[in-house]
Amino acid sequence: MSSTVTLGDLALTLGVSKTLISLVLNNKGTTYGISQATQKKVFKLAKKLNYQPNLVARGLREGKTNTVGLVVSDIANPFYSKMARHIEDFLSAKDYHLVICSTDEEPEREHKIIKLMREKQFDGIIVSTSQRKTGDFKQLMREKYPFVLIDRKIKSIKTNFIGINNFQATYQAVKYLIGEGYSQIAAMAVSPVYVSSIKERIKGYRHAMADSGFDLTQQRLVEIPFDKVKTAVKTEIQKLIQSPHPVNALFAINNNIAVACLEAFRELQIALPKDIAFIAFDDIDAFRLTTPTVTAIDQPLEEICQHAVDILLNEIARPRRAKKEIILSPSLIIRQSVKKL
Amino acid sequence: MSSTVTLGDLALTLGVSKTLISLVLNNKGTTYGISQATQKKVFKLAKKLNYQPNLVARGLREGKTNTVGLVVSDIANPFYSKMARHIEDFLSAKDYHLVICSTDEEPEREHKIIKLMREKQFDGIIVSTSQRKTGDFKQLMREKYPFVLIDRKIKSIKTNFIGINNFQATYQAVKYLIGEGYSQIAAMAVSPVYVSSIKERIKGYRHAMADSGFDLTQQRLVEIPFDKVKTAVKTEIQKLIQSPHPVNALFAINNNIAVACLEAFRELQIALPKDIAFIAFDDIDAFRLTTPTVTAIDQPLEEICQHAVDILLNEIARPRRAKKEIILSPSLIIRQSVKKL
DNA sequence: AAAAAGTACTAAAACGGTTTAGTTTTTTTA
DNA sequence: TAAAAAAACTAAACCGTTTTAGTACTTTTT
Repeated sequence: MSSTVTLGDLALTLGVSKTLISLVLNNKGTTYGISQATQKKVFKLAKKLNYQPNLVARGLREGKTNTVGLVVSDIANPFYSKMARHIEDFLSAKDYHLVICSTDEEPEREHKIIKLMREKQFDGIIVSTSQRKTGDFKQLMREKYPFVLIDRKIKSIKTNFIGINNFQATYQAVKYLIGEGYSQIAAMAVSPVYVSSIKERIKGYRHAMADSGFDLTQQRLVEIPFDKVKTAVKTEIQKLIQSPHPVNALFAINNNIAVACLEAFRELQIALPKDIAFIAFDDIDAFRLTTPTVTAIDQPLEEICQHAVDILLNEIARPRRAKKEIILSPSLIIRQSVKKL
Repeated sequence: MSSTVTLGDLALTLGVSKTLISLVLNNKGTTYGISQATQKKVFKLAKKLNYQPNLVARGLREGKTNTVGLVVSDIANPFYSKMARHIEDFLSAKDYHLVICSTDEEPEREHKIIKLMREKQFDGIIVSTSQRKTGDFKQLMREKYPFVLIDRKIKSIKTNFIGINNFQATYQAVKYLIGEGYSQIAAMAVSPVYVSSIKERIKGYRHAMADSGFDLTQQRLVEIPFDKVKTAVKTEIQKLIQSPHPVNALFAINNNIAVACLEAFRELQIALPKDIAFIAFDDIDAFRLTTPTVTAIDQPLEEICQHAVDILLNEIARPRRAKKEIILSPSLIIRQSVKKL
């Protein structure tokens, strides 16, 4: 591809061995008894010819790429891009690189990405999985390949996992709505609903409702397909509003749905919190900028990422460690989108 | 690291050569006259042992990694994360991987990242540069290493570049403010102001003002340090409001600044567009959700990315092509944050 | 003066693929 | 029936590093 100078080139022009060059440039010259004079010559030539080591070759030799993969559904989602940024920072402090891939919630795509990362010899991966099948992860465990799940766990196998208590957070949020006097409360979920975080949030909604005496017929759970959030949200909101028992509170199960809801409210001229109370899961910048501001559940992103990176790098350093599961608590940030009835 | 099966292992158990295994698994078996029976055996064993090619080894041999780097100031900024997503999609359609790194606007960090990507033998890189020195790029050109600049160009060397006409877009936006009757118009820039996009936007502001008869003394350009946007924006807005000639219109030079402005407006109880008219450069979701909605300049992100990827992959395929410069036109999306005076 | 120790280096293997240039065996052709 | 062609495969080089196990020479020790 490009005019590249290798160890061999340096060795040749200097009339010494590749070994010597390698030793010197890796600062092992003195320990290996290379004379100062020779070392100087090597450094000088390397600089002059702008020698740049081929890290692919080194990676092959060392069986290490200093690269970690991050698999998420969509890096353009601020929830994930913020995480990515934290992870990148923690990794780069330890001289690791981050590769990010988006799956669009497609299990098959995720499978391919994980395979590719594996084949590219990434030292480990961090995954917010969209798969319900556990095959990939079982395989990785069999191979003792380091990985950490974040945000979404898979029951049935014990893996490293860092996430939050989705059930409790949702339960608390819905209870808050009820406490403020709301009774017609709908939740809007996003497919695939089989991912653990969504499932737990749905469960949190159902239990909070049931515990307050609202049976299944009084619960309204709407499911929005991931690939047509915007249009589906709008029509569903219309339905909820125009139903015989119009909804007066809405819980949005993630930031994606929430943004679509806010847009729909505006288009349909539904005023918050007068016409409808609103709570979102995941806190984003926009929620502090709207009028009214949006009450939301905020995840401790940085902490999640810190743990994920720590555990992953630890496992990379010495495999065969016990799997760790860390469940953190998000906080309900009360703003203005819910008023007392 | 993990239990890995190699070509050699397959060859050994089957009692054939590595060559044969390689040929078969790369679907060149038939062309190279390997019998169907043997091929079947190879595929079967590969599947059984879950053979996964070592892409690092392949990369070394082929001098190709099928990886492209993206260097931006902050992947958590929605402007860049959206771009990243587009680029990822275009690349993955051509079987390329994307590695994203954030520089926090630090030239030294960018320099290191570019060097690392080069050493990791990425096939090419896409950069929104924070550097004012041109050394890195001159070096890359000397090496005929494929790269494309996006968003921010560097004058003084002819490179591939995809971006927008920042001057014209800003000029138009400020003229729009003036046309609506505003005269006390401030612009809020972000450091480092030497990056081309910011510089051009500042120039656009200055020229629009000057062309309408507002001389330098009537122009108000505020510069916010990148690393303390939030606090600085607030104090600067206070100053602008409390000055002897209070500002009645504000132009935010990018989405970062704009979000901080909106937060500050809220905290300071400044009402849009009554107390101040507001326009932002870069359009983000939040601008459609605020009350009033925010008039903003929208860049054709997808198109920029499409061009960038096209040009980069073309150059990777056959180096030594003429450098291309593509300047696209953003559009001013008029919403509610500017009212006619 | 022979053995031991120290100094300054190097040859070659290894990492796991791909590719070039064969080789061997069988079948076809003249 | 010998030469040519086809079929089915392989040895070895190569990519650019790192590392192991040396070598050759000089100096010190006993």
